[in-house]
Amino acid sequence: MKLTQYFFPTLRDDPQEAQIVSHKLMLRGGFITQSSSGIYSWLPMGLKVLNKISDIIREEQNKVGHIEVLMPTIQSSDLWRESGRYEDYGKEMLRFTDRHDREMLYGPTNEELITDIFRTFIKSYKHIPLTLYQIQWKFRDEIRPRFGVMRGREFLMKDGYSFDLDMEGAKKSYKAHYEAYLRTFKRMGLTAIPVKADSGAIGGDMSHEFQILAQTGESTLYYDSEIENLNGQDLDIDKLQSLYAAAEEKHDPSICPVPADKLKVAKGIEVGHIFYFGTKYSDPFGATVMGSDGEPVTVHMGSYGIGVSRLVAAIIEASHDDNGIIWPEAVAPFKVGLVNLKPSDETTSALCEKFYVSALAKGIEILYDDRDERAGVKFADMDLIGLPFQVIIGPKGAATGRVEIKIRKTGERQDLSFEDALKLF
RNA sequence: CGGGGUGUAGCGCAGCCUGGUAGCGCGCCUGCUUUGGGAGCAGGAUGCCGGAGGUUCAAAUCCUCUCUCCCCGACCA
Repeated sequence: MKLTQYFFPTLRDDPQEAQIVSHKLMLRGGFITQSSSGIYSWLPMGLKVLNKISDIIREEQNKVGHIEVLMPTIQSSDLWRESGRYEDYGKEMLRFTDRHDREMLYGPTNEELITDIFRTFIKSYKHIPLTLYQIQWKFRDEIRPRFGVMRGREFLMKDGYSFDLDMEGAKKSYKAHYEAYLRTFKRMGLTAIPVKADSGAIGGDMSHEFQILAQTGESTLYYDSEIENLNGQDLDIDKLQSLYAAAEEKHDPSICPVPADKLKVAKGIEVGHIFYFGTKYSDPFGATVMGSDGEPVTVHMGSYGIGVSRLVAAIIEASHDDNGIIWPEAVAPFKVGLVNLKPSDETTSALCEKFYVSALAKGIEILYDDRDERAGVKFADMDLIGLPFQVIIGPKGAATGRVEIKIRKTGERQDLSFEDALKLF
């Protein structure tokens, strides 16, 4: 993509409404723009990141056999009355009526709908276990939206729902999600800490939140400092699972097995939440399947969420410096940013064009800054939007066919021949 | 929902107290000079001063109502 032909509305100043770094950088980098409180438009670069995150989630879900569906955002109140949540869910649920005065709502979650689909079509134990998931916009009318897409009212969420014959099966589904989630976050360059969480009415150990450590996080975590040593290495799920980690509401100092000097307290951003809730919905909905003995069995369910749009902000919180965002390669809107330091210089522009075309031919996602701007502007914008690699070509290098590579994360620079530079990607 | 703030050009802000018909920086447009870390000079465009009502000869400015957005507390991916 050439910048002169792209939609790239960066800002030099921090908009005053932004408080935390991810929000500031997302606005300044032209990733999002606010439409109303807690509701955002995703601009081209932001959308690219959002889609990359969605794709990773999708791949990891599909890999473990979960099936994607897409349910409506607008739901009728009927099913919610059936589960009793129409009354229980407070003002967070956006309700309205259609032209026939029927009560409708914009879904904050989809347990009712998915259970309804399940009971309609699945009648035999032979067709489960089954996990259906979707990546879909949700709306929760938060009392106080804040921090940009971190706590928006409209947000993109991956929500999955498992159906099993019994609790043992449900535990397996739960474990599959637990592991898939860890792999998913790891692929995004994040170290997610699974912490025991409040599972609501059901209780037990079957609820975990996945937290990203960040000073601006809204959750407080207590965990064994040993967990920090697991960073970066190959995922050792058994080890991770054996270590203590709990959300504030589940942490009881009197029974905590971790000695005080090894116990860490930190802030985290909740990017995922999984829980098992048994027959909470299948019971009132009559979601049963015929067992092998010919007796109907009420299915055991779990639900599993990932905050997709929140992840965009969470990744930035976890990966940035004073100059801007540092995208992990897997979610970067482009892999390479090509900076033409002097578009008016023919040799320079010719070399840039050649690099651009060669990169495209290799299937490299490249953003070419061909604007007639000063070098400083381009460097600043490139650092701001945080592409992993910068290829810088100016008149001096171009004269001898040399290009400069800058690694955004480390700031490290290398002077390379055109061919060697291209080979890097 | 309670408490506090805010709204003036695309962004950041001044002007409001003490009414006289809107300004600064950045950005944007034109030209020239510049050109390896957010350029210089010269010219130019852009505003229902959040909205409605009122006071007044005259309102961005004073009064009333209303809306928006942000911050501090209880819910959540």
